Amino acid sequence: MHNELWQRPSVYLTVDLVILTLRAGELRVLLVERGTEPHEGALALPGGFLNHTEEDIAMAARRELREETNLDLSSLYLEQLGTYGIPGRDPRGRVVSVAYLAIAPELPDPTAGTDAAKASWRPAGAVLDDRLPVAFDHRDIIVDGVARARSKLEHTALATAFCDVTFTIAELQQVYEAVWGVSLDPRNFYRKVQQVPGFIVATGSERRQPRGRPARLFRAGGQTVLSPPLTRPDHTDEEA
Amino acid sequence: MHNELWQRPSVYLTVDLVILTLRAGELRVLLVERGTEPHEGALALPGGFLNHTEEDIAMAARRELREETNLDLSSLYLEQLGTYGIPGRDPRGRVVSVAYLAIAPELPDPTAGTDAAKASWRPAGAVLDDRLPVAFDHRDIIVDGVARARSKLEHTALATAFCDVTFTIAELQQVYEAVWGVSLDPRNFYRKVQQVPGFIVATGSERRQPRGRPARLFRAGGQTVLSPPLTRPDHTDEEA
DNA sequence: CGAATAGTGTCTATAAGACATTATACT
DNA sequence: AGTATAATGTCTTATAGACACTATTCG
Repeated sequence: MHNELWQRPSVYLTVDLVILTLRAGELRVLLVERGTEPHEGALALPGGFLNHTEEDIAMAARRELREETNLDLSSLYLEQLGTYGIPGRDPRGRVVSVAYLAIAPELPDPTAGTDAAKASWRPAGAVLDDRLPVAFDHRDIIVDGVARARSKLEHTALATAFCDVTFTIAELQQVYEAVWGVSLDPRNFYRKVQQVPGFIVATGSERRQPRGRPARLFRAGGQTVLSPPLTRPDHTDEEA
Repeated sequence: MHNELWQRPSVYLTVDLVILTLRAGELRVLLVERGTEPHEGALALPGGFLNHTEEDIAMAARRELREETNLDLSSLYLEQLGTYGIPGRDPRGRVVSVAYLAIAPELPDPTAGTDAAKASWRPAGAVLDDRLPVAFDHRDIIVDGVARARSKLEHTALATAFCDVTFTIAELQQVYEAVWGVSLDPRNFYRKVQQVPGFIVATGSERRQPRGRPARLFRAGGQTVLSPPLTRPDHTDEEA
């Protein structure tokens, strides 16, 4: 099989996951406390090496998602984010990591007493601000992941991936506000998201709140690209 | 160095380049005729293996760009596109390829008699339509590259990377028309691009054409993200 | 002058943003 | 009734798209 490749350089391949969710109205990222060197005890993205040479990369990402977290995979959004391979990023050798971005609805804390016991949801803002240090080049990866999510919120239906199967428009608005870090007018938001064809569809049922008028429930409309897009209030920052 | 990695699976890493340009008002991609097996004689993206285990991936992309083509690297746009690693994509073994997207202004044909003699600019549309077959999974990569370029034209200044240092607004419009595959109103386009702050700036000089009024020359304004974006006429197709 | 291309002006339909108002629940 | 939240309506201003017109070159 490897007949003609005998003198080519090879690298070790890992998969890292940037799993974003909303908790307490705040954007959070799943981090695990490392149990082995290097960076033992430090926080890092969940991930790991390919299981064997023939394992597919996307499959490995789904496997890690299952192993390192107790999340329900079925309805989880997953896309490739980028590949990080600067020499020296891992002291053990030439390790190249393919990062994936996953979006999860609000879920219970990772169950204690399992493989995922050392996993916890940390504020993404703290990592971006460098108040919460993370191992390897994982801050770079998280920066890219959050930027990707912010951008995709504008012209795709990614926001629905942060929500449960059914959700209210107010909940959807919280997603936009938390990820973009802005506050939006509820009336204009309500009108806007409804007039984007295929973005969300009403289920017909309602959700009763502790107080106030019950809210109509919606679910994702199946359309992935939004036109017109939801424009984000001026952002004199970051890339595309 | 590799002390703890001895039993991890490793993969061979290559870099592939999707180099796009405009020729004869048409979007084209640089393809090379393969000189060795597998797929000898077939068309494929320029690219190749890492030189040595410690070579940086982005550096390898630039090196391949230099080696396989005679392009002037200085003013060339380059970004990572994605990583393609499905087992079986390369019959020689587990080869994972990191694809890069490059955008070049209109240039002379790759010089005959050099390393790049077997390289030629092929219509991207023919590859997308499957009229022009390419080796490996390179069609998938080209599809993703063109989609990325189409999308980035909307909200970044990527279009200027298709142009020379100075260009006319009509030339810039040709970029949008060729990449998007639409035709645009010159008057509205002219007004629109000029009112996006930092997109293009007038140089003060003009270019005399064979006939007609001389056109003002512009250069890229340094702004990478466009707000407001240039909206593409309805596209009931592809992803984001 | 006429042809060709560049650049400007104007009008209209539509969308965005600010904000008032009505509706429906709970205590 | 009073309060809290959801949903709808209205107004103003900005933008998008269609298209008429003026400007500058060449032959």
